[in-house]
Amino acid sequence: MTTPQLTKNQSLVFDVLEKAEGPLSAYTILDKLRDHGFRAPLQVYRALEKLLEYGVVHRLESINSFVACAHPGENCHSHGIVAFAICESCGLVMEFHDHEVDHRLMAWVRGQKFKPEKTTIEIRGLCETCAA
Amino acid sequence: MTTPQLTKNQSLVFDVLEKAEGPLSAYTILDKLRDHGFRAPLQVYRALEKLLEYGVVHRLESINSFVACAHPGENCHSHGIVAFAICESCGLVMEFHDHEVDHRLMAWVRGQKFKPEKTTIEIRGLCETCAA
DNA sequence: ATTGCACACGTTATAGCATAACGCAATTGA
DNA sequence: TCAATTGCGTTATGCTATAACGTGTGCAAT
Ligand SMILES: [Zn+2]
Ligand SMILES: [Zn+2]
Ligand SMILES: [Zn+2]
Ligand SMILES: [Zn+2]
Repeated sequence: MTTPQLTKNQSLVFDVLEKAEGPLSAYTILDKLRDHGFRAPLQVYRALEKLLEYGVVHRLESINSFVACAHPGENCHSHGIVAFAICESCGLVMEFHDHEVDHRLMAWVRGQKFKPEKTTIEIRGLCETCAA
Repeated sequence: MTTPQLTKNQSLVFDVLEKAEGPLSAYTILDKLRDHGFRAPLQVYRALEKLLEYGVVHRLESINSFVACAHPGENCHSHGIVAFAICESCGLVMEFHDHEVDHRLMAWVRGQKFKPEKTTIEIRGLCETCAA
């Protein structure tokens, strides 16, 4: 799927996420955009919904937050399962893909005749800097 | 870690989860325990906190819900990373472990000098019955 | 026995995350 | 022109989780 031209609100939300140091909650995004006219959570959630659909933003389920995709240009959806390592101290997020992990998980679901729709892999811990 | 004797509230919460067909939210558990004197969310969350610590209950991050561990008796914490397949139609949860997946993920974090604390793997989709 | 501590518990209030439901305006394409 | 779609704004509401305070009980050190 190709990414269509972003609307004004979508661009604003995406820019905030891209410039952020780490993952942001929807309400944090809202606060950062009040000067641009944002007043209600739905303005953020509606933009996020589209950005997630386009694959340019990811949702971190374990911390109820959102990050810009680390692979601008490419279509992240086509790389298989996306995995994240999230530093609980500084908020650093590392995004990666591992085809062998994908393969193992998909082999398992095939064995169960389970039909996967969306897979979450999130490793919370401490990044190299924070663990030192 | 061995599981200590559960307190009254912990037992009530655990029993509700064990008898449930699928994962339950904290507030659903609360509702099911009103007849037993539960009045406030904290009574549930405090019990869940301990049950999670003992490893007899798991939290499904992607759906803000809780399930009893599928491996009664054993200590689930010692089996490495726990993975879940969650049917979005009927709520069925399948819990499994895959050492090869663990190995790949841990190899990756080692390469990044990332120190993992807690890893989430959750596959949402449709179970065999619901997909048919 | 008294003191001090740890722990479970109860209650009220509050914080944080997400969506429902309504209406309006601009766009598009029959 | 008309209908359908999409984005947007607003208000209200619902769901998820924790803060802060106080109570009572059991148990160990003094
Ligand atoms: Zn990505
Ligand atoms: Zn860090
Ligand atoms: Zn388990
Ligand atoms: Zn099902």
